[in-house]
Amino acid sequence: MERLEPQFYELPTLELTEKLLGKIFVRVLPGNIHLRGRIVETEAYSGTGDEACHAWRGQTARNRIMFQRPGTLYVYFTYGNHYMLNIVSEPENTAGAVLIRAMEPVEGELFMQEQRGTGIITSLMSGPGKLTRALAIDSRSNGKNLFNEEFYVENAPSLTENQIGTSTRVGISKSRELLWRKFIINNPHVSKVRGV
DNA sequence: AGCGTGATCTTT
DNA sequence: AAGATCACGCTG
Repeated sequence: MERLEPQFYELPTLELTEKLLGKIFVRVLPGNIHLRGRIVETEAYSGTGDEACHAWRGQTARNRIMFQRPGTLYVYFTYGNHYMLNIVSEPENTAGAVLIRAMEPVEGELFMQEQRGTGIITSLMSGPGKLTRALAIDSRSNGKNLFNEEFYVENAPSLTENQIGTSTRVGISKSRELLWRKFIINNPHVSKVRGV
């Protein structure tokens, strides 16, 4: 399957959040290790009206990547333990990104199991902190893009509306009302919702 | 239900 | 300089 090209990502964040579902995220590590996962859960973080978005008050040292060209990776560290993987959306100089919250392993499960310290397949990438660990992604990947031989996304058939679920976002305290989380209904790799 | 863990941001 | 917060995962 062909790779998604730069213009695919230059979309309003919420729209990209939905269009990325079902696509195959690929990381190729030295030693020709191919890690592939199907994106099954995403969230939108966008602009100045969304107080949960890192960039809602403007550009800072941490969030500057969110303003860069669409298809750039925004990776940040939180809770003293976890890296979060985002794909930048919107035209350059407009802040927005899609948080990748869960994937279904497609290739490289053995490597992922070693990274995660578990053999339970539905637990390998069923959360945003889990999937960065499974894919060995940390802040060194911040600012890289999806148009090279290390990171890219493969196209896949679009999902139909009745396959996609919508909800509020997980783990935030501001802008709780926005229905900006998208996921594949009945997919066992979608994260368990916290704090219910 | 509680806690570890550290970067970032806000307030003093 | 100090304090609060945090797009989480694990244990119990």
